[in-house]
Amino acid sequence: MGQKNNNKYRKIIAAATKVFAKNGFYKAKVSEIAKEAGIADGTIYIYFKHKDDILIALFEEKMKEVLDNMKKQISLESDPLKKIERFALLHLKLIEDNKDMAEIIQVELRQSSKFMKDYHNIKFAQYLDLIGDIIQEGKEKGLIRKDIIPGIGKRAFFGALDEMSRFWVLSKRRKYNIETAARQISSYFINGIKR
Amino acid sequence: MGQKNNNKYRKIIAAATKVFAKNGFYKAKVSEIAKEAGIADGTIYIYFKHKDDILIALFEEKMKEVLDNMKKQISLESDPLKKIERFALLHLKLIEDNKDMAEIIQVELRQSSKFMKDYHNIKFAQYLDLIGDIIQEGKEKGLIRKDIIPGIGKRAFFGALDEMSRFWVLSKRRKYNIETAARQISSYFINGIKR
DNA sequence: TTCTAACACGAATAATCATTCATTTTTTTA
DNA sequence: TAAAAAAATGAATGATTATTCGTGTTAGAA
Repeated sequence: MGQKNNNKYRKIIAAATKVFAKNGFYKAKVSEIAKEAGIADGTIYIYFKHKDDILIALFEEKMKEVLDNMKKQISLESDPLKKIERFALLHLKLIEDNKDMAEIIQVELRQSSKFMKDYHNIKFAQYLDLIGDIIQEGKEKGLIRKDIIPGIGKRAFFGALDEMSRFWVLSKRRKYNIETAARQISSYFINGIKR
Repeated sequence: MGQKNNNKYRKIIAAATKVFAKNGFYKAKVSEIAKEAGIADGTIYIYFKHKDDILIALFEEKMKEVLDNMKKQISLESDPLKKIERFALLHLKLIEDNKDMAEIIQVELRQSSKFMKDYHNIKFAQYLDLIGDIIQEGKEKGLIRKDIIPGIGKRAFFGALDEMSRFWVLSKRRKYNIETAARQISSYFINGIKR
């Protein structure tokens, strides 16, 4: 019961992803998730204690996937400045390919610290740290200015990408293509911080 | 009835700002707003049709204020690159000085297009456009690279600032001071886009 | 001062949903 | 195959709260 590799557990997560994305966490009905998953309402409570838990589990699952993928891709590149460019492209691609997930992370992640007082999204912090580490590495290799503060740099860069995806997630039509946006944003940042 | 300059109307907005900031829109009880405003529950419905309307009105009010203020401050500077720096500082100062408002804009603004299907936050778009216009001006004056796309640039810069404020709003202790963050972020951006 | 209409009140309403649990179905064990 | 355990069901519960509305209050007009 409640195994993560359980078939129904996965089904619920998948259904919740769809349903939360449609109208947000609060408007999502547990019964709708159940229906989408093709199971009874009560069954959800065999796998999750509360509605909140579904959202938390969903974050953990998706973020783990994203994080692993990004780590792997980044490690294929040795030049820190190139890593930054690749990060941007991959991040935006990810959004493109997982619209439902992106929508939830965009909208609900923001609230997480509000409606789940104690839940700290460690995975998200680790994601940010990927950027921080690249900046640190770049400084050590003399490619990035010494006065750049990684803790600020990582947030600025992530924020830039994130605002772009927010725009995409919330608007119907895609105005700029992924590659253009990734290239622009990483060029601002790379030119801005390099020695 | 329902005048915007009405005493009670303002009281409700002020109270709602506090209450929404505490636990988010959905967890906020109308009765709590009433209590905070020192009026009866029903009185709120003399001034607002629905709970949603309070949030919308709140956005409009605050954004108008912010927008006017920012416009004025920006116009005092003539150099576009300096304008960008000033924008950053002012934006972060604003967050600092209006924590409740910042918290709502950070968290609830994100949801607006979800729970209020038809509400489009024009004021926010105008705020973004302030940055877009500065970039455009900079290009025309030959200070900013011709290949910079204002529509991407404005979002990247805003996003960078916004992620920084999110960090502040959601965490207890302020790790970096306003001026440092503003200087860092605007320097990344200015160096990144200048000719 | 008396009347009236706008304003305000707050208890009662009514609808919404997360969650429970008695029952049934399926799977595992012996 | 029979008994026991686990999983699943979904109707019923119970708690929550936005909103209403019958009644009271106030401030200005006449």
